[in-house]
Amino acid sequence: MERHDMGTRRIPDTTIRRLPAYLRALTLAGHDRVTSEVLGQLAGYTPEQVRKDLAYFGAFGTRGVGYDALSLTKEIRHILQLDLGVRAVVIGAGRLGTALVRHTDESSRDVAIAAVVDINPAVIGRQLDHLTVEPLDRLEELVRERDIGMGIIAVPPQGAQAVLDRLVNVGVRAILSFAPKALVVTDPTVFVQQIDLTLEMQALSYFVGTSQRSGSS
Amino acid sequence: MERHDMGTRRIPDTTIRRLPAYLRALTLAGHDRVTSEVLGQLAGYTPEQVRKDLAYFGAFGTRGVGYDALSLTKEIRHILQLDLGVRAVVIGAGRLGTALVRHTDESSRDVAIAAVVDINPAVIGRQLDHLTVEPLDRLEELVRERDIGMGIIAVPPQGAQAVLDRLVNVGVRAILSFAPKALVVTDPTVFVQQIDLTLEMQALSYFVGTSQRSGSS
DNA sequence: CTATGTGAAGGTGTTCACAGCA
DNA sequence: TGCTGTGAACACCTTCACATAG
Repeated sequence: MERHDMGTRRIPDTTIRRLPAYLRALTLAGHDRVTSEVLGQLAGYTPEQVRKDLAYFGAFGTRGVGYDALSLTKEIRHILQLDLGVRAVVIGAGRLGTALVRHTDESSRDVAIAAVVDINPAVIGRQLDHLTVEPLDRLEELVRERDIGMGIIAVPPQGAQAVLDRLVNVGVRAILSFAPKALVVTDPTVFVQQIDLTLEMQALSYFVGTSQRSGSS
Repeated sequence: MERHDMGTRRIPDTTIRRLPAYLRALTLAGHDRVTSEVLGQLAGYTPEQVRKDLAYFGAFGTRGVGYDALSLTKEIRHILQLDLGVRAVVIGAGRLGTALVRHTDESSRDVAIAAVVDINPAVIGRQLDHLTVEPLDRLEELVRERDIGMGIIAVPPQGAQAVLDRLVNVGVRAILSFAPKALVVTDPTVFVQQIDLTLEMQALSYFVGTSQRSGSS
């Protein structure tokens, strides 16, 4: 019996990362009943994988029938804490940061961007949709005031580690970084997901000639 | 030079994905000699991991000493085919596509954006740095004319699969997709890397409360 | 008779520990 | 001596196969 909710085995990260895909698949299915086969098809995984992933959290399906789309959606949203309305702060209102704010605003109402900050006086005060770019100095203040639980780092490499440290210090436990730099986290209660576009494209270059199978984020 | 002929061990994707990080670490190190320890430190991996990854491609180091930064850089660049000057096309000149073009232009001269296309007449003809947004119709033409080996998909979900198929048909083997949709590839010689920001953030939401360790892309 | 839930088997990548060489 | 290169042990996921329940 491991730590985590009572009775649960340790959940693989890989499982967590697939849950949002199932969530999307459920909306695509449309039907009120879905099998692991259909769900897998739509999400891009095998039926066995779907069943095993879901089974980590409970027996949500009905044998011989499948899953109820509505209640399964609720379950997954609950597991991912999406039903709590997560709020995020974007640090860095440059090209990428701006695109992220607008992108997120349009496509994902599950994770709301609740604040945008930047260090550059020239962009502070600028309006991004419904948000005003705030000074980086106010980061901690904003996190507390607006009950922010997620940080999205979109600053140049030299400032990234400092921003990460500040986020961790003020209690943010889920961080997504687009900074082109390897960030270090010591605190084991903090989860940092790094997406490095430069690295990603350089790796892709390997497959330009003769190549192999496909992968996902 | 070592060639991976018949007896070729298969190279793990995970190894390929770490090579660009080593490349960056080498530039950060500055010294002409680097140990796997330093390299690992800078790239965010263990020394053993570094050595094992590099050993897949040959014995680049000197026992008791370490690696020569310059020649190791050359080797890795060669493995990733970065020394061939990869050219990419960006499909979709919306917020994300635009940000990608400019971002890449600034930070990674190893993979050059050689064309940008869009389906929307309102943005076709617009200038993005040194590139003009071309009509989507010209995709195949452009890929051939400009010897493009990589595709970057930044279009809405409904158009993504069609774009992918067209890229594959015209011979592009390395594809990066930001479309919020699971894409299907049958051709085993094609490598598709999918980065889905919505999914990424929803997964991150799981870690907002009490959490675990850190991960990378 | 169907589709889930799950122990067992299999595969893949990482860590360990040390042999090998400068 | 010091650090690389690597088989072997290990941990982690995925796939398989089937018992299980509606």
